[in-house]
Amino acid sequence: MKVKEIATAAGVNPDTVRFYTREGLLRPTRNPDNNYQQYDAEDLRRLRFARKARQLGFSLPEIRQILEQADDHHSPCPMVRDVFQHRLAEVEREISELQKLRARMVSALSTWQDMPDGTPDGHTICRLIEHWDDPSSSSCCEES
Amino acid sequence: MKVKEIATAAGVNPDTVRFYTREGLLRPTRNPDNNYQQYDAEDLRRLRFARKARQLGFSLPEIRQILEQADDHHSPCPMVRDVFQHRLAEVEREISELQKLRARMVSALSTWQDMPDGTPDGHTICRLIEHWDDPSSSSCCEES
DNA sequence: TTTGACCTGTGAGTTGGTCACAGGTTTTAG
DNA sequence: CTAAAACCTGTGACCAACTCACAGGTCAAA
Repeated sequence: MKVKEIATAAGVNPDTVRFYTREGLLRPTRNPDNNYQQYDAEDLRRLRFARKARQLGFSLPEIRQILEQADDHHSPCPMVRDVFQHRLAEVEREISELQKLRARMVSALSTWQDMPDGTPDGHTICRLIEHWDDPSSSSCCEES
Repeated sequence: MKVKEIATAAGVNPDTVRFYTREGLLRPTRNPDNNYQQYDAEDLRRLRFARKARQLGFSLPEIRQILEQADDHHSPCPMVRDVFQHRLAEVEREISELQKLRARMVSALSTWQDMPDGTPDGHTICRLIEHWDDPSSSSCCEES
């Protein structure tokens, strides 16, 4: 298979195939006649695997690690389960952060309905945002 | 105020101040003696405003636009409300996507409890991910 | 044979910063 | 007074995960 063929088969951009190849996730051989990349069924499996893993939130280094473990005939599944658990926790954290943000936005919008627009006068830029009450600046830890 | 002073006052990295200055969000004057940037109270307001707006999900170009409108003595608030509404819808979309993902992850984890790990055999890399059922590849629209 | 579709590698752009570096200035301590 | 520490300057690289552009080579069909 050439680049566009494997890309079409996996439903991705050919540039993504080239990128994954540069990153070492795919290992095509070379056609000595024209120097073209030659992908096989195994590469297609790896590519499909990589895309599914990406949708699950695995990073490219994680995916490469999994593939390398598989190459060495070590089962990557326990590692996958481990990373997966972490990813699930992260997703749940993201959800809760976004829900908090949403709640603040909804309440801000209802507050703003009663506020005048107000042309900037040199002391204020937009009351809507300046009067936004920011919970993260009061309660959260600072970085070093 | 010098860079580090305004950065400390706003609780941001000095490099962020320099970056925002390069991006045109802050307009310090120059001290002709030593060529240092000089920020005033207005810059601090702008910086704090920008940070709050960033937390609300406004992009830097959007923030610059708001600040420019304020500079021209046009009230940016209606525009802010508009972008804000869009941002709220986006946040809600993100939440719903993440909740769908979470549901799939939870169900996958329970399925995986009954699956053997399986060492890769040349046909499979990790059943855990390869048997992941991907809803987005069947139902969703393709990009051009 | 020429056009068009594909291939190659390299490098830049995306977002919002952060960090590194080399050299100049100012402040502080001894 | 001087030396070191802390600050300033601009420029450019780096992060993730691609995507796109470009210049030049290859190959298939009309």
